[in-house]
Amino acid sequence: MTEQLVFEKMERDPLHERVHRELRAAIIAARFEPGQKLTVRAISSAFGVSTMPVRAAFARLAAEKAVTALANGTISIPLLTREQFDELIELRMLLEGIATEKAARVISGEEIEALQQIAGELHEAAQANDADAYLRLNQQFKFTVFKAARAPALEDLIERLWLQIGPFMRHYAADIRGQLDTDRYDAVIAALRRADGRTARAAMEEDVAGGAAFLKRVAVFAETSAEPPAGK
Amino acid sequence: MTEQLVFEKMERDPLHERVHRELRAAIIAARFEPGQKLTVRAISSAFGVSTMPVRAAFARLAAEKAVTALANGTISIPLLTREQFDELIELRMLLEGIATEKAARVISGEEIEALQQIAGELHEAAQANDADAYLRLNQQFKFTVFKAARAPALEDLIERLWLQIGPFMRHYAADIRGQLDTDRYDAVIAALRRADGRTARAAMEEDVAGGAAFLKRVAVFAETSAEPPAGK
DNA sequence: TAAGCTATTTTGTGATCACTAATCTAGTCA
DNA sequence: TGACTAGATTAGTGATCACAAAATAGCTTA
Repeated sequence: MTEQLVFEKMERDPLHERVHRELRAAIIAARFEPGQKLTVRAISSAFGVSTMPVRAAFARLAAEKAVTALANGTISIPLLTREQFDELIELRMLLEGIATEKAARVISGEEIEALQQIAGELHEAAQANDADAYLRLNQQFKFTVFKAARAPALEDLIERLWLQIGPFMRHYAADIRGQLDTDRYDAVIAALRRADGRTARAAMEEDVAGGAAFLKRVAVFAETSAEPPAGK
Repeated sequence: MTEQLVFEKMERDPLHERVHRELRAAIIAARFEPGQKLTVRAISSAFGVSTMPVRAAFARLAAEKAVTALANGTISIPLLTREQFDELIELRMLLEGIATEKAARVISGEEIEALQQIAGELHEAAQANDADAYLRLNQQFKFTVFKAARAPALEDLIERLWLQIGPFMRHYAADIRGQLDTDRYDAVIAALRRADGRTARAAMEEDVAGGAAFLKRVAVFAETSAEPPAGK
């Protein structure tokens, strides 16, 4: 019998996935102007690839609603109205709250360890006023909790909401000094540790609400949903 | 000044959208075997088009999780485990309930009229034991309610859940005689008419739960999530 | 100067070709 | 007879070409 050779995962990584990942990251990091139009050829030449991977990535991003497909097929960076923003926040509070409550019942010790670790780094980022790191760690913390809920479909819905609201996150970087409150993370961890779902949920909801309130003050919104997206 | 000519909407309908629409309908109607692999070339020759529109449609469907993308990029019809099914149902009850409660506050007279009309046809379909028509009308009824909630992001999440659970709906057709209860629709309409969100929500949740209970008896599930999907 | 028309460019869309890596199929050897 | 292997097939992925419609720029005209 041939010996069992265990290799690292094959790292299959097609171009269209790489393009998708990078575009997605760029959108969340708000490296595009809201309302800006993205053309296949421009992006493909920027990546140094043909149009094919970009077209595939666009199709995926549009289905995820990370970008908006105009009526004529043009892709543009989403622009949110206040109403749309409010609805997304309301849904995030609901679903993230539920996920946190679920997590409290089934989270493992290792996962709580990981949360503790991230919370420590969050504290450092807050003291250093490093908004970028703070946002990244905040996302990491939250999705560690959501993953601990063992509810993949729920996690998927939450991720979808994050994608849609992502472009607005950059407004955090504007002026956030002193706004960074890391106590809530400790509260979440403490509640999760004693399986107190109710309290953990409340803390998580408060975090979403607080962030949203800040964003609503500094973000710029669309007057009205000017050009409705195409297709169904 | 040239006279204002008003034309019907331009009906721009690219091939890849048509393919997407048809494939999506076929999946929901369960015209594919769960687990079945779909190849780009097979589908494209079946539609009589090149591979391009099919590739675009596949990318969209995969992002919508209406199909599963295997690790090597192959597209296959989703197979649900009992746990996955239960989670989707739980989320549907939650979100559809909330949407119904919202609708109760803002639904218009015309929309209630439309619901009444659909409920009438549902009654006929039930008496005729026409499962196909019943399912179609049931979907139409529900999404009329959801649309009335004026919460597009919420409606979008619900639609996503329907897409994932869609392939299982065909098991309804198996043996559903006498199971078709149209009273609930009247109850929903009555509650909506008097803006009684609580009652409307309860009736809608009951409908989801009832349908799910029936499906769990007759549907076939995957033993385990055999091959996990690729990408993120 | 501003509005309207035309020509050019750009863009999305679809088809076709090429390449590599799985996958399946025989065929062979122990 | 069963397992391994080499050849053939089929798969996804990427690039390039072609075309029509939309957007833009530039020119003309009132």
